[in-house]
Amino acid sequence: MPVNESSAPSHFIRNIIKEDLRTGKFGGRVHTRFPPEPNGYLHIGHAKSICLNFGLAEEFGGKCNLRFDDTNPVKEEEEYTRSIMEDVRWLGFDWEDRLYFASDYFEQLYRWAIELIKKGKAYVCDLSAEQIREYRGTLTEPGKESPYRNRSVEENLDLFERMKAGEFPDGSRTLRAKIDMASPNLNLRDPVMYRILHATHHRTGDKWCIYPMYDWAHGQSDSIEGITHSICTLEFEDHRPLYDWFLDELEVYHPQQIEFARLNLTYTVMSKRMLLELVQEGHVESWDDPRMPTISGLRRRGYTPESIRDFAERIGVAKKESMIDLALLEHCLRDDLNKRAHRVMAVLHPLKVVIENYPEGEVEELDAVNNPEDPSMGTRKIPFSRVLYIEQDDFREDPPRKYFRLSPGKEVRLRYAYIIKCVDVVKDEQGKIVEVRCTYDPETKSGTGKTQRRVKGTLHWVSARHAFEAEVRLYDRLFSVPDPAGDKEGKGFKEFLNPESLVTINSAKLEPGLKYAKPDEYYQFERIGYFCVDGKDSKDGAPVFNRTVPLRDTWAKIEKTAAGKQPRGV
RNA sequence: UGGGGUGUAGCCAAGUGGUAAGGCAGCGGCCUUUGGAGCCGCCAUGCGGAGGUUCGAAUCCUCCCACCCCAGCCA
Repeated sequence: MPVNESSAPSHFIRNIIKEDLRTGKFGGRVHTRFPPEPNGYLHIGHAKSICLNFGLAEEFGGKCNLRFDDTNPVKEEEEYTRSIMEDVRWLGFDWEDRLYFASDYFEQLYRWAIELIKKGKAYVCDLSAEQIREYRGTLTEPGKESPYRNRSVEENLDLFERMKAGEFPDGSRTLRAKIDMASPNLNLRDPVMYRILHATHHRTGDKWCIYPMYDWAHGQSDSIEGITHSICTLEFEDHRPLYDWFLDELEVYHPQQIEFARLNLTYTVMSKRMLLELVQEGHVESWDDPRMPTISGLRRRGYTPESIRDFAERIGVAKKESMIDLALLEHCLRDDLNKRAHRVMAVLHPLKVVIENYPEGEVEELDAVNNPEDPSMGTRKIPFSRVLYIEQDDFREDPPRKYFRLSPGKEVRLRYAYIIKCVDVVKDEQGKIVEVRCTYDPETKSGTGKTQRRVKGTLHWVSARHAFEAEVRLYDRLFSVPDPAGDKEGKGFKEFLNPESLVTINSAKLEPGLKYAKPDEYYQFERIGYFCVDGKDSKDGAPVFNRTVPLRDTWAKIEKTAAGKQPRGV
C-alpha cells in the first residue's frame, strides 16, 4: 500500500475504507467496480465515478472491475460498450482481466430467483403495468397486496419456468419480491425482479426473454464479484434497503453500498437524455463533438486525461448536491497544458504589416523556444521577412489607456524578432485598415543582447510568404447560462444554447511547421490559447485545429470592466 | 400532512467539543520578449435559523426552516 495516501484530501468514502481496513471488515480487501449501462456515451460525470472507483482501488492496493450493467436489451448496444472501454482506458485506468457483464450472471440470477420463490419470498404476478402502479399506493398511502401474492410455491415455480420458456407475451407477468406493500419506502413494495421482454440482447442473443431489473441484478453481481465497496450515486440511497434485503435473503457475500453526489457542471447538461437530444436534433455534430461534455468530446476538444483526473480529485466527494464551476475544469486543463503544450505562433485574424526598412526578399531563420516551462522541449526555427501578419486586435489606431500593443508612432516587440515602430496606416475606400507600415531596429534582434531597450508589448506574428493556412475552429461553452437544465419558468435547456459555441476561421495564418501537426499533440498558440489537431476532419498535411481553451486574458478583463464603468465605448 | 438525504465564503470542500484547512473565482502587488506562466498578499468574529448543554459548540441536545430524491415491467 502506498504510504503517501495522506497526500490525497480526505473524503467520507476514503474514510470509510480506511476504517474498514483498520477493523478488517473485508479481510483487508478493497474491491470496487465501475458499472456503466451501455446505452450511451460516457461523460465527465462518469469520469468522476471512474476516477473514484479505480482511484480508490489503486490507492489502497485493491482492484476495480469494469462491469457492464446490461440488463435492458432494448436500450443497449455494442457500439456503446466499445466506446466506454475506449474512454476508461484513455482516462488511464486498467481493469486488467476483470471485464464483466451483468448478462454473464443471468443464469445464476435465475437460480437465485427460484431459491427466493421456494423460500416464499418471490411470486409471479399477473397484474398489468398500470395495475401494479395502482396497487403500489402513493407516497403517503400504503399500497394494496396483489391478488397473486399468495400463489403456492409450486404454481410460482411453474409460472416462472414458463415465463422463461417464452410462453407469455411481453408485459403479461412479472416476478416480484414479496416484501411489504405498506412500506414507507416504495422500493420495498414488492419490487419487480423480472419482466418479460422478447428482445434480442447484444450479448446473449435470444437465449432469454425474461430480464432482471436493476435492483435484482446489481447487488448480486457485486456479490458474485466479491466487491467490497459498491459506490453509486445518491438516487440509489432509497434502494439500499432492497440491495441489502436480497443479499440477506440469499445469504450470500454482502458488499457495502455507499452513495455520493453526482457531478454537475455549470454551462453544461449532464443527462444522457439531453445529450442524446442534442445529437439527434443536430445541435452538435455527434457524441464526440468537441462541445459535448462526453469523454470522447473532451478528448477531441484537446483535454488531457491527466487534467480530468486532477479535476476529479479536486472537486472532492461528498453527499451534497453541487454545481461545480466550469472555471475549475478549465483551470485544471490549463495547468496541465501549460506544462506540456508546444508553443507556436498563429494569427487568427490577420492584419498585414510591412517592415519598410527590411530588405525585400531577405529571410531570417529565428530561434524560438518550444516551451518556456520545459527547456527539454528544445527550440525551433521560424522564418522572418519583410511582410508579416499580426493579429487585428494587436493594432489600434486610437489606443485606449494601458494599451500596450501597436498603434501609430508606438513601438512593440515581435516575439523572437525585433522591436518595430508603426510609421503609417493604409486604409481602403471604406476606411478600413488593411495594412500597417512599420520600421524595425536591427539592433534589437532577440537573443543578441545588443540592446537593453524594453517595450511594454510583445506580439506574435507569422511571415506572410511562409505562412501555412489552415482551418481553425473556435469552440466555446455550449450553453450561455450556468444552469441550462434548471428550467427558468418551463424553458427547455435548448433555449439556452450558445449561438457562438463554434466559430470557424477558414484560413488562419500559421507558422510553417504546423503543416505537419498531428492529432494527440498539444499546442499553445502564443497569446491566444491551447489548440489541438482535430482527430476526425484533419488530413495529412491539412490539419484542422480545435481551440481547446483560451489563455487567461487579463487585458480583455480590463477592457470589459472599463467598458462597464464608462459606458461611452471605444 | 410517507420515507430517504443534504445545508461551512460567489463555487467546491476539510473539520467529528479546544477557538474556521485547501482549491477555484475575485481583488491588490511583484516579475515577465506570451497582458500566459510564476511569486507575494487580501478575501467567513462566522458554519441554514432559534433555543439549550458546556469553562469552551460548526461539532452534543431540542425545535424550526430550506433544498434534493422516491409512486418505470429504466438504470
